[in-house]
Amino acid sequence: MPHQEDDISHLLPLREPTFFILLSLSEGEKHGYAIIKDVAALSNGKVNLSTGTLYEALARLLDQLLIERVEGRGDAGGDAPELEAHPGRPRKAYRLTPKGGQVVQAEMARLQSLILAAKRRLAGQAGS
Amino acid sequence: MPHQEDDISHLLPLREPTFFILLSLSEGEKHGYAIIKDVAALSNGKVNLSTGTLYEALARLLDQLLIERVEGRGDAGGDAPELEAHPGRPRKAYRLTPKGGQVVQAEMARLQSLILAAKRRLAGQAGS
DNA sequence: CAAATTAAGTCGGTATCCGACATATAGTGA
DNA sequence: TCACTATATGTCGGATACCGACTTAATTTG
Repeated sequence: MPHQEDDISHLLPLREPTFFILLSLSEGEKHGYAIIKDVAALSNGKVNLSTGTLYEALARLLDQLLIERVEGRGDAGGDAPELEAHPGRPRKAYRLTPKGGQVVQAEMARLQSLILAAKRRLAGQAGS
Repeated sequence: MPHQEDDISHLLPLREPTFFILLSLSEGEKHGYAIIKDVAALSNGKVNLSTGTLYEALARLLDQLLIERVEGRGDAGGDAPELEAHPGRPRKAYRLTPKGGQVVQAEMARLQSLILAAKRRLAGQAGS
């Protein structure tokens, strides 16, 4: 098992928007606007990222090496025919790095032990 | 069921320290310093509240009516004999209000649906 | 009385979120 | 052709909560 010589624990806990962004990218690469829509669907409409939150988070996650830009599409090829046009500014796609995947897993574990501790503590007093 | 004419959802999500404080008080009334020690135990030593975090959170939670002061002990009685002495400043005990209990429950529910969504999303790609 | 322990409180710095605003590109219809 | 709409990225200022460092207070013990 390749230990990556970096301590991940100081990145936790993740705030809700950040966790959803990483979770969205764990499915596959996406560009920013697609993440916003995916997160809304993923959370049953409960989490609606503002563009401020999204693009600032993406910059931060790039900096922390939890995600990376996907090159190739955008403005690379000369006259590639498979370049499908689309409205809006040129898209920038991102993908999860291995380290990003580790962080998602670690946050999942934290969440689960949190719920476990809460259930233990809450067991014993009647609710309502 | 007594609906309390207040929308709780704008108080969520709770940050980790705040959730642990409310969880600690859901067991019974405690004073600040005791909460710090209880939360550390409750989280297997992972969450160690700084006093800044704790006392600022208590003030905020009082303001939001999620907790309340427990009167009676401290400096109320004239010369009550059951007043056990203890070192340190006069203790101030807090307890969870019904609204505070609702918030804990709502946060639990949020956490569980979060984990559910994450498991759904993560199921399908190999881990490691 | 000094030191240690328990306890509460304050403050400045920092991280993240959020809404509002700005910018850029492409398709559509009058 | 020119506005309008939808898609898409990016910036900025304000607000909130956390955190470590520091301060104050009260009691016990040597």
